[in-house]
Amino acid sequence: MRTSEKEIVRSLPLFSEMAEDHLDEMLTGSFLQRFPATVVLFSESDHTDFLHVLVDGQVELYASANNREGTMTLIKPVATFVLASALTDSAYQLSARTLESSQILMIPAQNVRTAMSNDQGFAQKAVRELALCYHGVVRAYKNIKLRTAVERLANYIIVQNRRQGETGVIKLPIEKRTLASMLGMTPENLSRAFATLKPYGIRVDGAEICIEKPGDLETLAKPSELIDAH
Amino acid sequence: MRTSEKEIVRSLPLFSEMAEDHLDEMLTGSFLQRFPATVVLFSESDHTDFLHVLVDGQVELYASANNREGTMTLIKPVATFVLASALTDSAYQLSARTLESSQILMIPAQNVRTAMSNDQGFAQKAVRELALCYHGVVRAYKNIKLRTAVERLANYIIVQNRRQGETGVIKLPIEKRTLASMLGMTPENLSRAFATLKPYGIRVDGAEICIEKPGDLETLAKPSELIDAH
DNA sequence: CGTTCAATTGATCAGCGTCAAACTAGGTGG
DNA sequence: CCACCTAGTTTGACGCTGATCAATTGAACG
Repeated sequence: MRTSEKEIVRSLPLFSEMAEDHLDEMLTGSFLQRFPATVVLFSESDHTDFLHVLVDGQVELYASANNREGTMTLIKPVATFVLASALTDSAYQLSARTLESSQILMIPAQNVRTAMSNDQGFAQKAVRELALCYHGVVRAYKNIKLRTAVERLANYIIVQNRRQGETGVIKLPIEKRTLASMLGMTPENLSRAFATLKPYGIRVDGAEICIEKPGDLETLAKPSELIDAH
Repeated sequence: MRTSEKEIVRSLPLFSEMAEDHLDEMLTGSFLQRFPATVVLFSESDHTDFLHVLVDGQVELYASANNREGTMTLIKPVATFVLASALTDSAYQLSARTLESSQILMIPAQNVRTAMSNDQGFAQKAVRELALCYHGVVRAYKNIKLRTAVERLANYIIVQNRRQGETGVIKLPIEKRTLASMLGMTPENLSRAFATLKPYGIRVDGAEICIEKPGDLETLAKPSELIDAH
């Protein structure tokens, strides 16, 4: 465990209030590892051995059942994932794979649970983190239950535009087939959804999306503070 | 705040480790109230003023967007709800209404947050509670994203059968239209889903469901430890 | 015994998935 | 530098799932 790795962890709100010695203790046995793209990190039914911290790259959390598969969420650096599973000492519940070459800090789940029961500041932050994660899934659940595929895409575009500086031109940060899976549709249907949005001023050129009539797009999308990420 | 109410709260794992004086403090300003059926307790965009404890009756958490509405989960006594919202001092995120006459203990959210920062035992239990809630929504999200309507119904029947003593006959604990909404379909489609399950040994008589070929049902449902509640 | 609302049934339609084929872009080797 | 390969994307045709609309049946309650 080198200093730089400790600094990465310390920069996260989740660990910001943890006592120095508890942090050191938790990080013993942790290791920073680089994975190539498309590597499966763990499967949903595996027992949770590590809390993961994505330091660099991109990770997809997905789930499988029957013969179907769906993206549940995407992790961008720097962020932790599978905290809830690490704390409850259960299965991961979701599978994970790298979408690109990624650097991941792996912290033994047992260490995290020990820190949790010993460190008051950490427990407080964990409560906050878990509450936010919970609301995140609730939003995703509402999104898929209350909106059509085209509406989900329209709202995705609006959120990306806000995140990328409200310029009216966005660059998709992921492949379209991954986006399709995250929005709960097939790649073919995503193509058609983009076509459906053409009359609403959406122009597509590869990974670049141009929003020519923001007002019309919003009218269709009906964005909601209680569904879409801020 | 009478003793009986305190005993109810104390019986919940979430509050089991809280120090006596912190518990008393938290319960000042709390009140037990009875609501008739079909009453809206709060709306998703409302600011969270109270942590709710359902003591008796049944409550539906639902969400609305555009002109659609969907049941997100059902609360059965004795259980808390909207803990995450109370702790983050944000909007409820979900709306709530009583499905039947219900008794609810309402604890000021500010008191809960105070207790959280003062009481180590409570913080530990809150972490656990939130992690379990999180996995609960993840399951629901996987359920709707990876299964068809008929599969969701089949798995619902299997879970209910297990909960009601594996007798092969279950009694639906809610109206069919509520069940339909929870399973993410229309009441009409639920009727047809039951009809689809007839060849798999499902007989319906009002709220009573008979499972005549458990094996066939399971083959269709493909139940998963990682989606269906235990 | 009539009112009311849930549940069912039928007909139709929209949304989305599946399958197949064509097209495109990025990378590789000749 | 170009031909070629591969994988992602797009387009078209078709079919299934589930929603909508309308009408009927059934059950609970005053």
